[in-house]
Amino acid sequence: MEVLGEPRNFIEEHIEKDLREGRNNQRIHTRFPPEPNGYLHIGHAKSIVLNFGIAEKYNGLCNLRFDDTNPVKENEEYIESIKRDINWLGYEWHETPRYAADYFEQLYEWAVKLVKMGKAYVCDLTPEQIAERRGTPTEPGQESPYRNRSVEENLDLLERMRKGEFPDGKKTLRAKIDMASPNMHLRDPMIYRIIHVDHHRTGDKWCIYPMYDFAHGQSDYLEGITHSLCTLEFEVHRPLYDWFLDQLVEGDYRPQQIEFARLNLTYTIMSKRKLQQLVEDGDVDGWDDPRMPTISGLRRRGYTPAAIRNFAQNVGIAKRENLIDVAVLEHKVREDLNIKAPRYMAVLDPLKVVITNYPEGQIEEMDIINNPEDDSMGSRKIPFSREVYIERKDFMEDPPRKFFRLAPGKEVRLKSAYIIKCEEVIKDEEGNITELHCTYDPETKSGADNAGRKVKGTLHWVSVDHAFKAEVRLYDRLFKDEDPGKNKNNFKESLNPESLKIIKNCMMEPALKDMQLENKMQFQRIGYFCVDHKHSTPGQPVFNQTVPLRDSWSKKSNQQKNQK
RNA sequence: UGCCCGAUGGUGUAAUUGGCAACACGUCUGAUUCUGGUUCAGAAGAGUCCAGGUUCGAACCCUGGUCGGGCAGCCA
Repeated sequence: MEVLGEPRNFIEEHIEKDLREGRNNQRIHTRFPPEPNGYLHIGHAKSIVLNFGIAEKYNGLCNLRFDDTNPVKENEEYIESIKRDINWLGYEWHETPRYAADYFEQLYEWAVKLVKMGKAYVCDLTPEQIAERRGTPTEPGQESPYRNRSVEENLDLLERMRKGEFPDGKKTLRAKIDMASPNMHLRDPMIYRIIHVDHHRTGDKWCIYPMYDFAHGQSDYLEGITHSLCTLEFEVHRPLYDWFLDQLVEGDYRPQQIEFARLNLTYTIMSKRKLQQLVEDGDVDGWDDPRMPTISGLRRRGYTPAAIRNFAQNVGIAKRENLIDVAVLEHKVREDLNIKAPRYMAVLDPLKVVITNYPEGQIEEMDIINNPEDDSMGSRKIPFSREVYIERKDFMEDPPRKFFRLAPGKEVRLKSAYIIKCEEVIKDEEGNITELHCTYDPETKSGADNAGRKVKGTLHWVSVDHAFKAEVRLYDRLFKDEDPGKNKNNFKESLNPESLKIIKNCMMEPALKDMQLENKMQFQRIGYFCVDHKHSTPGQPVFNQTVPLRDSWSKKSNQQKNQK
């Protein structure tokens, strides 16, 4: 997947330097360490592509490790979804998935070791007291009165913590570092806390659980990780990451933490907590709602793994905060789908056209190319008859300049069929256009050489007698604000009420009836779509719009409007 | 009034490590087109946060500012 070449970013440069210097015996071993407390999103995809991509590029390995040190938030459903999403993206982790929980025993032993070294102690302070004594970023903290308990007492207390003799929150194990450190994370950070909650892997075996800082670096160490890549907010944790390992392990091998900026995308949010809130409050149709920035949402929306991978590579890796235009993501799906997606005819807002000089009852099977970008995809037949539907907005009674579509007295080509001319506009009593009467030129059949006749516009259509009705869902951005995450408290205020548009009576060409779940296709002149795997039923597909085609006409006509 | 990061077209990322700022998206022209898609050709748009300094030469090195982000969960 990855092309070996020049380093693409500062992390690869760092790695190549390590390789040159022979660090860690020139092994490269990364890991992707999600906490199973939610579904993966496009930001995780950036990390996945980075970690697995580096392993591939440098002939290394990449582990999947669930960072499951907090049983109150984590569960099996998330684990399954995470594994599914990574595989779907096209990656396979080294050996079996790892779990921080697999290391609980070792971690505990290390905690004991720290106690014996006099570098950890059991603290009886309440959460409030600990917070009070932690100080602030500008003021040093105060030492805990329990800081100088004897090794023996600490050992005894720690063991009793493990045995479950104390209720939640009553005691903690803390590292003895420096309450006056300018780095808050070095002010006697917590190592273990008491949580009497069953763990999805270890059941009721434990009632004390290690904190992230005590678990992550050591887990990296145990797995032989060489480069532990994480996001910027962990930068200040790095001294602690290194401190634990320096106390606990011997030898030259050390994993090293390197931080990069997380991905931000316009008009969406990347916070798992907030995404979960949308799911729980019913603002969306689950974690895989096609408007969600989750991997499963994008998948249901019709995005391809390749598009997401290419996107992740395209945005690059750096340390500065960023906000990527969602147009980049959209460009990447179009790029991929343009090559892969067969084209079909679908009319979203039908207007009937009667071709008055076409023989009644006659049906022609027209040849239509499946994908002009790929000859190997061949062609198929599509029925043509006297009555067809066209898109309502492809007709205007009083068209502006440069309207290349149908209008009274004007001609257009029906894609893969004939050139027709609009002769008459039929309206109901209220003046609504109900149908168009046109004539066709039999000499202009598609494929046949037709005396060089050219018309400016080509429309998609579908035969009235052969069409079937289907539901199509159009999606717009989930939020109205470019950066809804900025609105700290009420991010929901900027939810876009028009992010989902369900269109019931779209007219589809017959071949579309056989589409399978997740099949992707282009609706000619409209956009890329896929078959929704949640709401489709056999013989009655529901189509999700992945992304519309670029549309320079609507852009131009909007500009004209604005100029008036 | 602490510590740690960061700052390059509208957005994002580069710049062979000190040699006259490049690529992608977006925008705008034009050509081609039986998709106003695709493709092709081209254009506009930054002088690199600011001020000093070192140097023949600085986006890159030094000094001092400014601005932005992170850090005070028994979350990760």
